[in-house]
Amino acid sequence: MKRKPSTEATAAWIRLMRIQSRVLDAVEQDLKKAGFPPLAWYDALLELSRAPSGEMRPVELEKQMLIPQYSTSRLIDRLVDEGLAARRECRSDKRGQFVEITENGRELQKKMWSAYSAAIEKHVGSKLSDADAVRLCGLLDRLGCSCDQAQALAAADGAPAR
Amino acid sequence: MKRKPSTEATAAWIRLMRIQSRVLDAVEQDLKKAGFPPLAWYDALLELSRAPSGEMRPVELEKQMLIPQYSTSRLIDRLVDEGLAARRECRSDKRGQFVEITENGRELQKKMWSAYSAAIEKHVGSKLSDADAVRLCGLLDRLGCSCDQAQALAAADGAPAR
DNA sequence: TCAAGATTGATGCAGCTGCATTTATTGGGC
DNA sequence: GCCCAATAAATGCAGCTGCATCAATCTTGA
Repeated sequence: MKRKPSTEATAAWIRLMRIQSRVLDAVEQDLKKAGFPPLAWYDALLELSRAPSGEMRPVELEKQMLIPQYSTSRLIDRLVDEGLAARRECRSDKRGQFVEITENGRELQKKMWSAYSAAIEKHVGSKLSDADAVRLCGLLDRLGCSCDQAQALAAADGAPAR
Repeated sequence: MKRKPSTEATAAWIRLMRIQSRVLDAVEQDLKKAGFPPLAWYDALLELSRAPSGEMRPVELEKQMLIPQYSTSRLIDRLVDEGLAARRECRSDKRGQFVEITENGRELQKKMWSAYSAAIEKHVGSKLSDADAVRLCGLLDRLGCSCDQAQALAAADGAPAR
């Protein structure tokens, strides 16, 4: 009936789950200890800061970040509440709106990157040679098939786009 | 001041986050579609079913599953509510208690394993050769350093213990 | 023996997630 | 022009998480 996974596959699954959560936890903790908001905020601020004039439609943000619509909506709420972004109406489509990053938002993004990049180095970079990191990427990619432009994103300063 | 991670390390970080969440999502969705409760329930039931007489202290469960105390406490609540486990008092230590898996709990665990293992095979096993799975494990292990007995657990039928 | 500290487990509160639904607007076909 | 499906965004509700705290019990050491 049901095909069973090999013990190797099962072990890989377990590790993927465990290690990811440990590493994510470690990074989030570092950011939190430094007094920063959650990673999701960073990702959103980064996307916004990269957009042509620092603004984009919620729908786009949603696609970039790969999170559901309602999640985007509320994330924007929080950013706006904290003065990191602002909503602007969209004249061409009255259903829609634009979200624009504020100066505070840009500053926070930069500050967070400094802590964030340090955390990535500490919890990932320092434990893996570049060659091994590439190998790991290759293996992981086969599971998700296409992590799109992750490499390209990583190249730009200010990087993930988790 | 801050050391920056290589682009390779950053790419690995991004993939680790993205792929894990995709794969986890896919597996959880499969289980949900089959009408099963969340994976955490399975993990708890598996631990309980493996315990000597099908019972253990919440503290132990907590250590095995690597989740916080309050999380364990509430997970047990839910299992008890659904008749999958029962609380029993601990005579030797009146602060504590024992949690015992019920017959229903054992049954559910077995049924879930059939769907769960199929999902692992579908989303992990089928995409990676055993040799590659081993390589992936090796690389991941370097990040978390010691996923303890994952291999051993995977060997036993009924496996993860995410 | 008994007070101080450690351990076991529960719980109130806030925040985040997912799901389903709602509201407003747009665009296409007839 | 008008109706209907599709799209953009918000929101009410339930469940889960983390944090902090609480209550009960146990242990230890003076």
